[in-house]
Amino acid sequence: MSPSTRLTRVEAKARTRRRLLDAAAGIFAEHGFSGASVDEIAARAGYTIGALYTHFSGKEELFLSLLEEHVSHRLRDAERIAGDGPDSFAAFGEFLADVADEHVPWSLLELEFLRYALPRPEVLARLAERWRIPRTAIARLAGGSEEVGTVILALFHGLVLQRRIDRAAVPSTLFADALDWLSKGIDAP
Amino acid sequence: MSPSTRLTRVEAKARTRRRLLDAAAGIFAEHGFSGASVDEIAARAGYTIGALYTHFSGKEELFLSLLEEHVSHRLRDAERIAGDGPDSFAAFGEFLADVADEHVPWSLLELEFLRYALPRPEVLARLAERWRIPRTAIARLAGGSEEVGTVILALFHGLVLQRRIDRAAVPSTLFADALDWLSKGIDAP
DNA sequence: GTCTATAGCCGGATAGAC
DNA sequence: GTCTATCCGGCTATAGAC
Repeated sequence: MSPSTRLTRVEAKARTRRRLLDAAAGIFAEHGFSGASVDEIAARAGYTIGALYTHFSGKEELFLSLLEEHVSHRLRDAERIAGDGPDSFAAFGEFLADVADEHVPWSLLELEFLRYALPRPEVLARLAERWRIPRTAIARLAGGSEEVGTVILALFHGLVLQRRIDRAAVPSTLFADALDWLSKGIDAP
Repeated sequence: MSPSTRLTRVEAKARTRRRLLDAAAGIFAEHGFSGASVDEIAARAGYTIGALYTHFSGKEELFLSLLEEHVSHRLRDAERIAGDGPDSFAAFGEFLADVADEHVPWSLLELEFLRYALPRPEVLARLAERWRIPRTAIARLAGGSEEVGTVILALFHGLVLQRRIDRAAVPSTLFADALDWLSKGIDAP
């Protein structure tokens, strides 16, 4: 039993903060950074703008907090996948197809953030560092060089985006097929 | 000698349209789609908003017109390259490396516009149609199926973006290397 | 801590004069 | 064809009541 059923001020504050972050994650995923309004974020969390501004300095701090969370989660995933051992390209292709649709919102957000980062060298450096992690993990998983990881990452992002534009053009089997071609050549049996 | 030094109505209209498109290309590249204002576009072209609206229905049509031009120019280039010889993959890889950096602003713009198009089915359909053109053309140039075109397109876009984030991670030779792997398999001699 | 109300700004689009 | 003037709506952020 907890000492009290009432939340302390600190706990209440943390809970509100979390609700706002969860709501923001959804709104950002749907509308992007510039397209999201703090008004809508607050409303989805069950609060009003005023409340939001007592917890965050504004939209930018909200976004950066979420980005930080996302990065650490992705890192954990990458390490778990890499820890599975040396898998075949085919199995990895299936995995990519599974996460492709789920990854769509962040794929778009990351690229929107890239534009934000371009004129800010220190932010761009942090972003480059963040992309190095999956690249290295994929290279290790595929048993190839760093450049193989880069190519597979490119393939993944490019296919995810095209699938979003035209679902029929990118069947989910194409993720595995592309990796297979990469491994053995297109004309292999 | 031309019949007159004065422009016909049709010529004058075409000239103004071109100036607006050129100005828009610059503003979109600098500020993105949502970040660009039609006001600024008109000003750079040497006109006012009112004039812009007599030539285009709005920002969206301005963008789609530019996108159409961009795609057709790239395709003309690609077809010229492919016409140079039978060894299409190697030559095409070099071509992709050449246009990669130049393509960066468009890469970002297309993705931003994708987000704009997502909740607008008819706009998304037009965008899907735009992507079908290079996909089919690439497939034909590479002598492969439609899905081969999709994969090469994915590769190109993914590599362009990673190169923008971290130039060292994507050497320009990687475009040709990736196509070579795709053709013959990674471990081929 | 959270609310309501509003200031202040900016952007896309339109109407009508010339 | 192009201009000026304006409407309309949405946004971030703040002030002050409860």
